[in-house]
This record gives sequence, structure tokens and C-alpha cells, in this order.
Amino acid sequence: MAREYTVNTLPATPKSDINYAADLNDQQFAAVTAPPGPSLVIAGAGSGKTRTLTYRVAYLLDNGIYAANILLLTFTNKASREMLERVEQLVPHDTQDLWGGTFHSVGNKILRRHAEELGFEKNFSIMDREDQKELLTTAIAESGINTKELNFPKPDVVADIFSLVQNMDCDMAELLEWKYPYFEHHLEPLQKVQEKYEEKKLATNSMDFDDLLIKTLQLFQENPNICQYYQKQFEWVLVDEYQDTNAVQSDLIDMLAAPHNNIMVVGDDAQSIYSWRGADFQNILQFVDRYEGARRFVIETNYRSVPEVLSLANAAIKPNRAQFEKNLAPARPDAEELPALIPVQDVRLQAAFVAQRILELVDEEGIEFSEIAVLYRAHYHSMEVQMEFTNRDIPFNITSGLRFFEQAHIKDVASFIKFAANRKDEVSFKRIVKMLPGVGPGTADKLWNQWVACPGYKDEKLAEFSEHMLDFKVPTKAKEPFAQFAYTMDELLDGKGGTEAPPAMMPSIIEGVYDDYMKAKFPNYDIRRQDLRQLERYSQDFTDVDEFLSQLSLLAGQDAVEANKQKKSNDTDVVTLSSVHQAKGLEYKVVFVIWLADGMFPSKKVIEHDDEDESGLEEERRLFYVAVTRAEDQLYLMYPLVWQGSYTGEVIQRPSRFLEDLPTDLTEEWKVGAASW
DNA sequence: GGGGCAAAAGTTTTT
DNA sequence: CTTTTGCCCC
Repeated sequence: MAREYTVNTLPATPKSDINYAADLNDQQFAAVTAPPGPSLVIAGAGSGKTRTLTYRVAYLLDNGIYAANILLLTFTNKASREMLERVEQLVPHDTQDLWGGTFHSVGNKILRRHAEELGFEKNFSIMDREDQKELLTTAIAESGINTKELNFPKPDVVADIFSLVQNMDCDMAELLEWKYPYFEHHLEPLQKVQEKYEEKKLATNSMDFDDLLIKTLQLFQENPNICQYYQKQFEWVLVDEYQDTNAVQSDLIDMLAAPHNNIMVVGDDAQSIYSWRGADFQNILQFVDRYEGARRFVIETNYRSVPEVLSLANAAIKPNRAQFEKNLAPARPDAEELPALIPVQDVRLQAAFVAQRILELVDEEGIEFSEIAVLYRAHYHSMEVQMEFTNRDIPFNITSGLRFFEQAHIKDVASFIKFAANRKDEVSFKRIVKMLPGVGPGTADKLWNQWVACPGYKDEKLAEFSEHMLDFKVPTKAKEPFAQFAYTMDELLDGKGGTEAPPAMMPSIIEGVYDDYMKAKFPNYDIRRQDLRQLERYSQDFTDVDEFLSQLSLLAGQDAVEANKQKKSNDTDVVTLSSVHQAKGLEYKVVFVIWLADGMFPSKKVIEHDDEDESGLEEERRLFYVAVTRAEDQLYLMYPLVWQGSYTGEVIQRPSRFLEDLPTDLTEEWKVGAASW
């Protein structure tokens, strides 16, 4: 008798109508159409890296490769979304699934499928920095270390140390010697805490951001069959911003690409700005040595900036010694206007100038707000500009340090959902009960212990929280609110051991308990209530709780807000205020770089603590280079002459050493006076 | 667990 | 000079 066997075939991709030869220059064409095997694309700023990468995807699809076999790795959600959108525009492939995204989101997806192999459950919680700090605090306490006695590092610093150890794949002893010599005598207690922390993560079924990468790598190393599955699945691996990969990311890439070596990495060593997070641009410098037979493509034409801006950029990066020699050539005609160098009396005037100049550009040159960006080294540098913009009604969008999800009220509401989905989530549980009157860290701990000890904790078919929790010993003041909390939690369950869908959970939480709490707790109740409505709308897109929570944790604030905005309206004509780090990969017609004073940019810390090869200073210089190369047409470099520090009094500022390095004929100095103040 | 007071920081950059 | 943290006491 014949055996029946079905092969699942994917529908063929419709061909795009791209004429690669006409759309690309020679170097790009060569890279896009490169045969299988490893290739390294070194490309300067504004050279069309993204374009090259997306065309590469389109080219592969056009040549019969299934989208599901291509893995496109990027660093930010924005970059990932934009790239996928471009691909979908170029090649319609709605029948197939292009599996790409950020390193963290890909790691998250893979880990959810194989969590059991690592001792986790697939509904594990993702901890952000704040959650991580909470868990570390308990880990430190449970390790029995007397933190006061020996000036033990704060949980924040401990988190930094652990993160670097993992991302740089190095010994804790080495790291302490190199970066934290004043903590070297704490090596043993630190290792003890680390062990405890790992235990706690397992016990609470939670992972931090670093785990999403490290545990994926570990999964592959310990399970060759799983590793082979993904190697086969992702037959073509493409990586953007390769210069910013750290040891773990580079290992992960190497591992996935190992058998077929159909890997293309794209990057610019001059734009490596994440070494403080463990990024090592040796990865890109040594790529050709690591991958036998690697082809190297250098794209040196710059399409973005006018020659005047480009000359300045080239001069800015020149003093750096650790770099590939590149000679960026402009593709655009002269602008007949030099970048402006603008010393101003003080910060107030700096903000006033930026605002006034922007209004002129919009009124007289027909430039839109959205084509203008104000960039700075650190978020607090933007304070005065924000105030000035508000006063003058200039619409702006700020990529602030705070993510949407990191705001207290958003996290509060999410912690209900997190605990309903993952009943081992100690951090979320404690966060919720600490909102109840009369419950602080101590009582929260006692309540948690009662939960762990009760049968509900282990009940996979748990239908009600209240049936267990109403028996808990609770302080009198919190008795009734605690019962209310338990009943609210009941509503989040589907009665069959799982949870309701995210859109159904939101009203239960908000109307059940949180709205009243929020009114009492926050002075700006209205604004926060609106945020929660936004979160409610956002939740409508999800049926799966884990997916909803993952998105919340992994999406940066701007992404979440923008994802919503697009649906509502397109009133996005706003000026961008951004740190240089967050502006990576973006471009604007007009760019203002503010606070270019020595000690601010480059930052004081780097100047004071740099080692003899000036690697810290060189990174700051690359950062300056990134800032400058965001500009297409006009560039304004500014610094205040005095700074009214809040506690230091008036401090005379020197211009940034990066400005002093520039030949004077590359900029035009503007003298700004105040009319009347 | 929270109020009250005194001492000590405080100014990177992020998935 | 402010804001946050640390400690004591009720």
C-alpha cells in the first residue's frame, strides 16, 4: 500500500519590476547581486546602506528565494519597520512571511518556542531596567550582603556590570579590573549576587533584555538540532549596522550563518557609537578574516549631503586613528552656503536662535517642520529648546529617554496583565500590591510568600485568584482593597487556566481598581488617563497576551506612539528633537547641533577618564560625525559661551575640541546678538 | 510603613 | 542650589 505524503509548498513570490542596473550605482549593484557566500559592505554615511540592503532582499526574492528563508537583523524597531515596509513596496509578497526585525525581537520569538529547553516557560516575562533593578535588589538582600558596610554598588551599577560581562563575553574579574577598579574587592559578593539573580530569574520565569540574546545563543549551543533547524530556516542572513554588534550578537550571527555562509553585513566603522554597551567594531574590521572568501564592497558615494556638509564631516572624523580609510565623494551639486558656526551668549539665546531660525526657514524657504532636527549629546541639553518651542508654538516631537512603556501608569496597568499571564512574576505581583494602602516592601514580601505557598501558585488550570487570596493574612487597612484586587485579577482569567485577550483585560483593570488609584495618586490624572486610552486602543490589535506584552517591552516609546498616530491622523509635521544616538540612520534637510561646548560634547566624563589610546574620545568624535552627517542641506553648529549652572554659578564654556579641529574655511561664523530681552 | 530631618548626589548615550 | 537617598522614630 502506498504511503501518503504531503509536501507543503509556499506560493511563488511575484516578481518585482525593479531594474537593478538602472536604479543602483556600480558598487551598490555589485553588492546587491553578489553571489551566495559571505559579503561585507562598508558604506559611508548617506551612501544608501538601507537601499542596498532592501534591494538585496528584493533581488533574492526575485531570484526565487522564499521570504521565510531570509533573516534581516536590525538594531532598532524603527529601522526594522522602515526596511520591511520598503521591501513590501518593492516586492509584493503578502502570501509569505519575511521573518526579520531587531536582534531582541527575533531572540524573543525563538525563545518563546523553546523556553522549556532552558528551564523557562513560554509565557516568561520580559523585565525592563526598572524591573531588573527590583529583582536585583531582592537578589542582593537574599545573598545576605551587608551593602552599607562595604560601600557595595547600587543595583543600577550592578545591573550595568552584569550586562557588560554578558555582552562582552568576558570574565567579571577582567571587567572590574578594566572598568570598575574601585569595586575589585567586591568580586566574590558580586558573583554570589549574579548566581542568586540567575536563580531568581528562573524562579520568577522572567528574562531581562540581555537574556533575549544570551539565552538564544545558549539555546543554540546546547541543542545542535534546534540550531540546525534555524540555520536551515534562515538560509540568507542580512545584518544592518554591523559596526554596532557586540560579542553576543556577533556570535549569534556567526552561528546562524555557519553552514551556508550566505551572509551579508552592512556597516560603517566611522559610525560605531555603542561601545559603552559592549559593541566592538573589531567585528567589522575582522569580518574578512573570520569568513573565508568574503567579498568586500566599499560604497563611497554620498547621496545625502551637499558637498559643504560633506567636507566638514570628512574633516570632523579625520583625527581618528582607528578607522578604515574612506573617501566620501559627493553626488550632489554645491549649495553655495557653508555650514554655520554659531557661538551664542547663553543657553537661553541658543534656544531663541534655534526657534527663530526655524520659523524663518519655514516661512521664507518653504521648509517643513518635519524636515528639521535639533540634535544634542544628552537629553537634558534639550530643556531650554523645549521651553522656547512651547512658547513660540513650534510643534515638536521629542525622542525622550522615557519609553512609553516605562511610564509609571503604563507599567502599573501592564503589571496586572503580566501577573495574570505569568503567575511566577514576583516583580509584577509586588508592584501591584504595593499600590494598596498600607502595603510597602515588607508586606509585599509577606503577601508574595503566601502566594508561593498556596496551591493556586502551582495550579495550571487556575480559574480564580480570589479563592486562594481571600484567605491571606493582610493588614487591616489593606483588607478590602486586597480583596478588590483579587476579584479584579479573576476577571483577567478565562476560567480554563489561561487569560482573557488583552483588549478585554484593559477595562477590568482600569475600571476595576486602577482609575481610582490614579485619581488619588497623580496630579496630572487627565494626561495619564489619555495614555491609558491609547494603550487600550493599542491592545485591540492583539489576541495573544504574550505577544502584546512582548511588544510593549520591546517597542521604544516613539514607536508605540507613532504606531498609534499613523492610524489616527497624519499630523506629523513636527520638528524632531533627539539625542544623537537616537538619530542614527535618519536624515533631515536642516540640522541644528546644540551644546557643542567642551565637557558637554565631548562629555566631561570621557575627557577625564579616557585611556591612553583615546578610544573614548574617538567614539565621541564618531558621535559628532554621526550628528553632522544627518544633514542634507543646512547645518548649524552651536555652543553657548556661558552656562548658568544650577549650583555652580556662571561657568565660561570653551567651544568643543571637535569644532577647534575643523579648518576655519569650512564654516561661516555667525554673530548673534540679542535685540532686547 | 510613613513622616521628618540630614546628608549626599547631581550631567551621558539604549535594546 | 535642588532633588533624591538614608536614617531614625513613631
